[in-house]
Amino acid sequence: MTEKMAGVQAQEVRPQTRIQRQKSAAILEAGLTVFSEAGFRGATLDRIAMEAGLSKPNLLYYFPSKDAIYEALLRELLETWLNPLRAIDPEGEPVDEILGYVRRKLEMARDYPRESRLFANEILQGAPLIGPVLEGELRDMVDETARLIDGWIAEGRLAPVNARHTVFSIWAQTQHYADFDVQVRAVLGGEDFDGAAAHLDTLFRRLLQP
Amino acid sequence: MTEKMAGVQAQEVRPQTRIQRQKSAAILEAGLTVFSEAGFRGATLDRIAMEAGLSKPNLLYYFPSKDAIYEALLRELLETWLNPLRAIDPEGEPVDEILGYVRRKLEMARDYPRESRLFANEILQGAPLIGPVLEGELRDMVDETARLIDGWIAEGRLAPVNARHTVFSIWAQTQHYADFDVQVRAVLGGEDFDGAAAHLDTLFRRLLQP
DNA sequence: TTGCGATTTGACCAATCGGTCAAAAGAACG
DNA sequence: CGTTCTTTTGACCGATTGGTCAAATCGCAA
Repeated sequence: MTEKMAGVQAQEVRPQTRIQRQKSAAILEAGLTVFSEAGFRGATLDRIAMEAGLSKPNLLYYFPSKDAIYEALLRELLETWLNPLRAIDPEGEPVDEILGYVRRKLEMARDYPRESRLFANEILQGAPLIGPVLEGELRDMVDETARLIDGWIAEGRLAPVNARHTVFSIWAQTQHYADFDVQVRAVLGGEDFDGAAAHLDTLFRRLLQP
Repeated sequence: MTEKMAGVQAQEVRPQTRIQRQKSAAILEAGLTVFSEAGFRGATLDRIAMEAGLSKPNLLYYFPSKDAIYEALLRELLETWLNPLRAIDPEGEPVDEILGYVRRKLEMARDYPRESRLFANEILQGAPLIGPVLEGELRDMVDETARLIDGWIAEGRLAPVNARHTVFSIWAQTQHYADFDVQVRAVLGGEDFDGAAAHLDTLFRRLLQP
């Protein structure tokens, strides 16, 4: 009766042992690496297990299935991924606020490329898992940001732009440096994020400065 | 001795029959759909065959392997994919030339989203196949374009920008509308490419107008 | 019609993959 | 030390997948 109590699934009943926390974290870390490199279909439990230093059955002791690992990763990712947008201060200086957002987004692409690629993979496959989140929470956040930007434009503190497409411009260009890293490096030959920061600063300043 | 002569592989010996041309084209068309939707690993020969209206062994009569289909698609894609960059006229009006390139690129993302996603998938996986092309032909083309842009800047006909990163900006934003289509639609709720064209025109005009 | 190469197919195979299970090996604690 | 729960593992399974092959069928020219 209690034999199914073990493992991570029982997190609400038993408060997780030290080993459970360590191994679960190692699996998620390995899963992030493998999923972001190979995509969901391309990733194998064997490789994730090896990367985490476990046997496959041992891995499945902590997560009930491959999908469960993927889901846990995406859920965790969405949390941190959408945060920078919330950090835009409606009371701040419009251009600075948006340029700050651009800079934070670019830093995330530089520091967390695996997360960016995991997200890109999920969207490319049609967002089978996080589709609802996009149409719900994400859409609401963009709507709110768009209202903020439109307000700033009405006050003459920003040049007139399409607010929603401006958000897309920020996402597209910052994530590009993580997702298309190979191409960027092939063309540039190594250094990339330094030049990118300056360039995006210029680009969005010229776009938004009233 | 001649039994291996049949099939598409013998294109240089025998000039391809009508049926070979038709079936090969159908397979590539189906392969483009499936590979762009599911990625290389996610695509199955069975699904490609079904989509092309063939049996799996029949499909393998025209292409020797899954990799061969994928390679043929990527090779064909690169041809048309890099063409718009060549169409920039060094004798034209700088801002118009670049805005024209942006418009063509966006039209390609709208009219050939499968190609865009196929390319995105390949790059995301680390460009295992077209890596050499990126470091060779693509890099050369970008170098040349950068020289052209830098020349225009020196003549005062363009505002000073980082030429290479400007090219990335164009790629990132135009392809974003194809690759992240699901996300764009989720946020916007349907219409997207019309607003995108106007927005990108504004963005790059403000960036480049001296 | 016949003959021959081109095309198609069903049956089959080996490898891989996600997942199961029972039993062994470790901790933790009295 | 022994007990009890947790953790780990090797062996195994069914499904899927890329690919093979021999035989059947088709299409076309002499």
